[in-house]
Amino acid sequence: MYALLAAGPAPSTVTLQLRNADGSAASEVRAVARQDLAATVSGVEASHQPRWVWDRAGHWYPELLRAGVRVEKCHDLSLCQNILRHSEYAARTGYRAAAAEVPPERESARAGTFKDPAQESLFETPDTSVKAPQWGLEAVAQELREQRNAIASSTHPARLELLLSAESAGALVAAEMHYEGIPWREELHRKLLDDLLGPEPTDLSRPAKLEELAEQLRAALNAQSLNPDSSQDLMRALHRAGIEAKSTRSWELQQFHHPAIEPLLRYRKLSRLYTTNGWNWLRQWVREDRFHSEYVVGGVVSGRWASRGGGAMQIPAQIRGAAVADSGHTFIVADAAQLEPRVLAALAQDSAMAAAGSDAAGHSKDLYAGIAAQGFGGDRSLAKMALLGAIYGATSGDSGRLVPQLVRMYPRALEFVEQAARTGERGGSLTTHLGRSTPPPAQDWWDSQRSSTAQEQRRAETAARSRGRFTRNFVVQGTAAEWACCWLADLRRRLRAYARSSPLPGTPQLVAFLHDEVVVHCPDAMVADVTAMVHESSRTATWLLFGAIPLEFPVNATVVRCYADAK
DNA sequence: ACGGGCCGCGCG
DNA sequence: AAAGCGCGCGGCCCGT
Repeated sequence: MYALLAAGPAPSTVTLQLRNADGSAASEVRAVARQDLAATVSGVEASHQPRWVWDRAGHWYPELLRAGVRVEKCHDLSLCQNILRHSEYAARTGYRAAAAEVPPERESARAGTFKDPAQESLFETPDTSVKAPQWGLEAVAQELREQRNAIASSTHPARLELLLSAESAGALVAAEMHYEGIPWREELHRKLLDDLLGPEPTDLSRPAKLEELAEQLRAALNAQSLNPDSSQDLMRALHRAGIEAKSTRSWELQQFHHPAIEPLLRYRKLSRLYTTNGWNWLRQWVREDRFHSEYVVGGVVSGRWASRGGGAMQIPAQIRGAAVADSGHTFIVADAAQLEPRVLAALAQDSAMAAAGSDAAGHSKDLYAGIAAQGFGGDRSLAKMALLGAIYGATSGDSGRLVPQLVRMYPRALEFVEQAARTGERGGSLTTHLGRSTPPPAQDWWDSQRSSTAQEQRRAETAARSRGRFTRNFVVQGTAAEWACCWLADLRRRLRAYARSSPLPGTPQLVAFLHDEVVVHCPDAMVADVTAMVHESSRTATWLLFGAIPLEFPVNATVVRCYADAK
């Protein structure tokens, strides 16, 4: 059963209607006062557990979460449209032409959970007169109908159905994780900053330890007015000191032996901590010992999530020591082992590669180690570099040189990524296992391909190869994202069912998701059960995507009090 | 003053 | 040892 939720006839109302799976009405259209939304949704959820249909989860769910209401499942029209518009599986369904424009994201809906109070008072003028257009009930019903039709008449209805329901579940998880936040000990973070940088500056100057390093650097390079934050400035000073680096990247600078290098690299590291994850970051993103990271489902073309504000998916190892579980809780940190290579083996149906990731009994083992044993003299890091190089399209360097060996060992898998690259170089589309397709090349890409002069020709080839590397990686990265999304969605479902039925106090809560890793904040007494669920969900995800295949997608789960102790 | 592009580096 | 995918972020730099 569906529950459609849309803007109401008057500004302070919403409309709600229950519909059957075939689209027929199962209830009257109800107009609900805005302030009664949460109570109404809560009641309908309890009695019907419908699939909530809304223009986008971000317009509705944060408000419900703040009111203490959670829902089991939804259909996010915006996310689903984003997939269906481009999917080759649905290319001949007429959906692309039929799709209506989903109302844009409203800023107020997104800010939701909390804002910087200083910023709020300075810049926010609460203005209810300016409102983005919202969909009424008929628009929601119409778009749902179009999307259902597109799925049903597509070339792979079951796959698209799975993709869209996993993506929609992702929208719920993302909103819940943002609302919940990662446990984050502000005083530990401050202590770390104090130890590494010195006291927080009260003016615009650098922290003491940073300024100290800058002075050392200026002395070592004999450049009194050097601004170490300026690459150009720095490059000139390095050259004057006889350091002939072509860039100021840290790995390149490490090659030179000069008294300036060490303070420079230390400056860089600390400067990054100060500017990106320092006191300002704490003030902006941490409230009441929770880091309220914001996730953007489907924010990457491949279907991976992105993050917005606070760098939820780029938390440096350096500061993970501040993420400590509440008392009576631990983190279960689980990551999928060698996810992308395993996805490649499954997509290409390369049984030799699958065998490298399994033992004689068919159970999983370290895939890189298996490949290393089969052809890289047991050197795991070499095997890893080679395989990642093959998936990314490396042509030179250490990684590129190792690829030919892989071609001999796993011709099917390597042929698979080669085909993906060649299709992309011609301007063609690629599609993930469940049906997310690459966007077509931009017009100026096609323009560049119709070149005449020799110089234009070279540029065209560079552009073609670049798109080839993108499409080569797209299918693997995108299908890995689908596996991870199914894993996450199934884990959420299990956690909810478990929390409902468990007599134990407390609730296990998903608090982070990083491409192939999930973090659950879990009451101590539930750790064993939840750890088992993390593994069960991984098997469900594998089965949902690939059915019965001779390859496992194992998960490594560690139980830690502090996030820094994982791995 | 603002913003788009680039750099360098954090994460996967 | 150091090029090959996808992102976000903050600072610099330069055009407007």
